Amino acid sequence: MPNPQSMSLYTVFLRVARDSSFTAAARTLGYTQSAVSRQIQTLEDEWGVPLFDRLPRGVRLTEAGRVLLPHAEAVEARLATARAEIEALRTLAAGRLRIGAFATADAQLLPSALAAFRARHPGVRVTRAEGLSAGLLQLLTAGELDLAVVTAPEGAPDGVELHHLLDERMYVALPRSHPLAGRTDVRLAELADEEWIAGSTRPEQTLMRTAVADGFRPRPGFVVAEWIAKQGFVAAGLGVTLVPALAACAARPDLALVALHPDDAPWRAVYAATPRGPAPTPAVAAFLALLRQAAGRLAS
Amino acid sequence: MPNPQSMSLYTVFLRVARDSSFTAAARTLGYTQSAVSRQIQTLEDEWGVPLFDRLPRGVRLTEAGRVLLPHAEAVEARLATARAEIEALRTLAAGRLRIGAFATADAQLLPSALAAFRARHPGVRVTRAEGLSAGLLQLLTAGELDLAVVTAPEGAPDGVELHHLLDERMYVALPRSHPLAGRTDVRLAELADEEWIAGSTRPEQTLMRTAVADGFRPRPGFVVAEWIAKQGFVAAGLGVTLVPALAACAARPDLALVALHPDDAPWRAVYAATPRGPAPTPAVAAFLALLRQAAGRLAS
DNA sequence: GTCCCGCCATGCGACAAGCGAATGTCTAGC
DNA sequence: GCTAGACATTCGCTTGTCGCATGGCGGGAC
Repeated sequence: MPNPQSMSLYTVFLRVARDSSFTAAARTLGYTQSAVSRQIQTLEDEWGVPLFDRLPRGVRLTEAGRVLLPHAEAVEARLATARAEIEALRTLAAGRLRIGAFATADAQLLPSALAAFRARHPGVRVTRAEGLSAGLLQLLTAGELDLAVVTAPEGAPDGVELHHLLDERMYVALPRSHPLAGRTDVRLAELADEEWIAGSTRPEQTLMRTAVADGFRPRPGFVVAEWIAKQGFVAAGLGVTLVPALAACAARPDLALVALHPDDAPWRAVYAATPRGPAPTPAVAAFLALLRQAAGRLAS
Repeated sequence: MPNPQSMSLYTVFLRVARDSSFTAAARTLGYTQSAVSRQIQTLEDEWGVPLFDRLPRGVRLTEAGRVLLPHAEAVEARLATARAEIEALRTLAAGRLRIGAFATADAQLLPSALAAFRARHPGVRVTRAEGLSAGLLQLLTAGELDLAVVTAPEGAPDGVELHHLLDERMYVALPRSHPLAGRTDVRLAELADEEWIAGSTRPEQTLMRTAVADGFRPRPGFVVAEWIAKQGFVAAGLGVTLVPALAACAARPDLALVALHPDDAPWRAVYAATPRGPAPTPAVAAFLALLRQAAGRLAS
């Protein structure tokens, strides 16, 4: 049963040209002879010239038909190519996937999923973007990303679909020598005297957001954006800082990570965001599944 | 008003892709928005994937759509090329014309028409075949000729259409010194004592055919096929021969041509033969018209 | 916050196109 | 002359396509 898409007038034309017969072409195409006769007639009406000479035994291309023939073949070939390429897209043998993630998701969650994805679908070109959640969502709605890993997007979840990946708890990074370094968890109040190393001068844009909203006023210390620098400052005893669970595995060994009590900084939700639409791309669906898997492994 | 032929699904697809809008595409194509919407849906069903993302302000190509786009453009371009070539065929800016003619038609009738044809339609490639009427008709029915100039085809006018061009009378070629050289016409009986130079040993295949059928028995002389040789023999006084009117203009000046009485050799009909079919090629039609013109000039 | 507007999807009825089955027409070959 | 094969045509039905109308959805203006 041939693909209905390929049953265009030109397919019929080519079949007839090759068979030099309406009847034979009809048989191989699964049509009746009358259908083929009229399809060719339709084609001839469209082109304004007869394409076949009707002979007592079959048909023969006219000169116009002979001129049309290579073009029809080219059209068929081109459509076949397109069909193969789109099929490749569907089966993830080719294509494009543009993902974005906030920084700490790049520590383990995203690379893990990405490695699995590239291993299974080496034909898909993957491009990456880094950024804060708000910016990534903007790129997503602008159609410049296919999927973004974001955190608690209170801002504007308009036109995007959120898929919950995991909830991560917060840790405090301390020097190994700190008195609290051996604790299983800690309250913010116990750290009121520490200098806090923040990623930004505005606490609303840092991990301290929820704590600040609850009334906690950290002693401001250095402002350090880079993760490696932050760790260095803490290790040197210049202050303490918050570390999300996703980044915990990337902490240098001379730091102690102590879990923060959930009442002080509740677990942070991490989502994969996709454009709102009836059908996510196969590539997006596959990557999302792998993200879920990776998130499951991290949560356990 | 666009050519209906070009209004395929792919044309609509391309227009929508360029306009990024169903509504705008519908306006320029002369459709309603709903028609475009469903045409795209049909295309998406055929390809099995969505081709456009529906946005609040228009649409945007999906990845599959972006893959399809260049192929659709190529298909359109190819069909446009085909359209141009077939149009060239119709307007005789290009094409092919295969003609054939019996020998004496090549003396003036056919070259005259051919010269006019090539002057008017230099883009048409013309090929020529020589032969006897019967063979030419065979080539014609075999589809290897488009037009043949033939004489009284009693044989088998099957599958060919005959267009009467002219009726030519017969002449007798005599040496200038011959007693009958000054006459305006002559009867065969007056030439009973002459040696007859024939083109073949079989009188049925020569110009003497009708005379032989009427009971005339010429004194057999040399058998000479080539026209230039025949003339030489007659000029040397070795005999007389029949000359059709079409070849009269090509007779060497030292010969005398005397018209044969119509009762002895009735005027010979010359036809243009074309394959029986509802529509002769434009090239054939044009050449036939020029043949008629040339025949008219010769008859007068 | 509410309204309005632009854009796409869809239900509906009318019309045309496309199909299969049967029949007609033409030709070649015996 | 008759038969067989091939294309054209007619008929009735199914299917598709269009325009018109309506509905849903989101963004921008007031």
